[in-house]
Amino acid sequence: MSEKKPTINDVAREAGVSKRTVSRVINGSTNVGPKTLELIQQVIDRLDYSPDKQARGLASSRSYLLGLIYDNPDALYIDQVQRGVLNICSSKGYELVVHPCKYNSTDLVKNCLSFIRRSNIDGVIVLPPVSESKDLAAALREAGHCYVRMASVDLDDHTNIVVSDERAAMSEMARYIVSLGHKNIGFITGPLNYYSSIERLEGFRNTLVQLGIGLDEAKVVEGQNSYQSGQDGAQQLLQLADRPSAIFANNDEMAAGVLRVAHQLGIKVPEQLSIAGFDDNILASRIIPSLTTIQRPVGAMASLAAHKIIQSVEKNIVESVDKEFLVKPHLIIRESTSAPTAVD
Amino acid sequence: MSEKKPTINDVAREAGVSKRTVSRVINGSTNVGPKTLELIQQVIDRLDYSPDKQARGLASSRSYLLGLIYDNPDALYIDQVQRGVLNICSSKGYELVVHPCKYNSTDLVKNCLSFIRRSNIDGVIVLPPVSESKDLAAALREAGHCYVRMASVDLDDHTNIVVSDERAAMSEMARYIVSLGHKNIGFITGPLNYYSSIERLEGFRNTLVQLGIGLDEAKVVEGQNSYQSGQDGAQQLLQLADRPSAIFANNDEMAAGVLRVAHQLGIKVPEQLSIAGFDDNILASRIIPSLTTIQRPVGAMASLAAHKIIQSVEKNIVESVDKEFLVKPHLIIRESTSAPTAVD
DNA sequence: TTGTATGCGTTATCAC
DNA sequence: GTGATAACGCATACAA
Repeated sequence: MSEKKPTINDVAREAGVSKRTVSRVINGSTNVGPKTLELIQQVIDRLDYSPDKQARGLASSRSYLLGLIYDNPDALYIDQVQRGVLNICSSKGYELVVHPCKYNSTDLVKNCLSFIRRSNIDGVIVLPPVSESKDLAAALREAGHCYVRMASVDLDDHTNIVVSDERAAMSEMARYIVSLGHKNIGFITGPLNYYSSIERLEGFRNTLVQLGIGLDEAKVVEGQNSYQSGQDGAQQLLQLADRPSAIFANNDEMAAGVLRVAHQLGIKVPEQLSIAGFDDNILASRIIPSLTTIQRPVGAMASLAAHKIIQSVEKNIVESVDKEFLVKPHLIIRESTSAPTAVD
Repeated sequence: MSEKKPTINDVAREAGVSKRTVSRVINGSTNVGPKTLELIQQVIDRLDYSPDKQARGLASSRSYLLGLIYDNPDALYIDQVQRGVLNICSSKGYELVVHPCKYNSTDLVKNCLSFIRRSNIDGVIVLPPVSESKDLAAALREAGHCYVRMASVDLDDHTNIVVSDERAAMSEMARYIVSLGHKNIGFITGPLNYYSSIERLEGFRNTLVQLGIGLDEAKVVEGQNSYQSGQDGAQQLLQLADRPSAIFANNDEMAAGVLRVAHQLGIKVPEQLSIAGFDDNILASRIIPSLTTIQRPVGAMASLAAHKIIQSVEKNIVESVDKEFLVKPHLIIRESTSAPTAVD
């Protein structure tokens, strides 16, 4: 049968002290006599006592619950984030409560606020693209809630954000593609109301310009980060009279769409067309040819976010962590890119 | 500034009743006068009041927290489950706390029990392969915790389990492959200490036997559900003198590995080799050729599990839900399978 | 139908 | 250093 778990009162009684004193040792107060401390510690161990989070929360208005807010179709990304966060927070006594939501919903803010309030969530980590919402961030701040955003642009106090430098990564991508010899390049963007889409496009375009090549605006088409829209974009680009010899797609999902269309059109990849994506999704290494892409250190970013949110909740800022906020994704070269074949 | 949120006392005062009465309407008691009910309901709406879960839990020894326990590499599966569960549980006032763990760890049971106790989790949903652990299930039962297992075998009281009939699904797969004309078939299993692996193999083999074809044991190799082991299995099978004209792999990840090897060996798929997988992973529809596979109604299973766990927690069994426990996956035919080409 | 009183397991405010 | 005792917000015997 399930023994009912010991309470602070049990510990106090066994140790022959008041529960206030037990509370002190639990919370690491210094004002406890050394022998009292040891005695109580022993009893705690013997009884396998651990404080009840709910009662604790009721009294201190904390829940030891962290929330994860997102609306992201990429399951792999979510999973990596969850594990990265848990790596840190579970060892600090926090649990992770997940909260998928609809970024484009009109009651996004209300929905998230309600989520936090209902369960007294101590702090939330917000993932892109939800993290790009000014409204949500403002509401969170306004309501006095702790939060950390994961994003691709530096749009908040560094205490509250972890950003991946996707602009720099895309610059690297541009250099790489140019180094292969490509001059005629197509680009399928993400939704242009996402900062991340803009960042990636800008990083790529600016570098192309610097390299004296430039990006033909007729070969920039807007996608929706979906497989289908990747195919649509590819259809457009590959029907062009002077079709590109390389296409970058804003994520791997769309890049897979491009690959599919190339295959349908009998265009060989990478011989006749180089393709690159972004995310290093599970797809990237599995499809044939495997996909050149950009990998973000998602787990590390998530862990950093967890550190920050816990600091924020506990108002115990460690400068080194507080200052750190930028991580750099890197290029992964696989089979889908190569030098263009000379045509006529 | 953050208004402090209204309590039951605020509502009671505003409505001019005792908090006991407010409590009644919150909990849907019938013993409340109609006008009192409406009045209180109005005040609740006006104040945007919602009961504090922690306090509520402290008083009723419930947390309104559901746990999700798993150790599954398939992020897509996890994501689908999470959304399926949340679909149900969030509308019933529960939140979902995630708990990835190590199935093969020696302290799996202790770890999970500790997780539940720490946060007073009301009930847990356990995913395969962790759900196959007899020890964990026993410990959960022993400790008096509510749980629901998602599995591929009917190994618990129907109140506590949702099973996908993978045996039947694999029978369907076998019929399909045979209907294409294949007689020489290879099979890469999952880890054979998993029930699910056994079920799939048995379902397939039994049907082949029924159809008078049988499965050559020399062409059954054990994989680990990983991409690499799929490649290893394919290497073995495809080097055989009479190499199979069709290979089934226990999951899509391994099937992708098979496809990769076939590609390396210059074996055309599906012309010279048919390949099928299991899961309908995101991979399945993206790779070229797209993969014939089995799709489990994961979201529906998860929702059912959520219903069951909530019933279990609230001790409010609805017969129709209690009896329902079996769901049937179905075959999805794509490009990777076809009739074998006649050889010499 | 409605209200009173008590307890849930902590933390925190005081005194001693 | 230590200990009564009052919150915290709600549920629930028990009355009325």
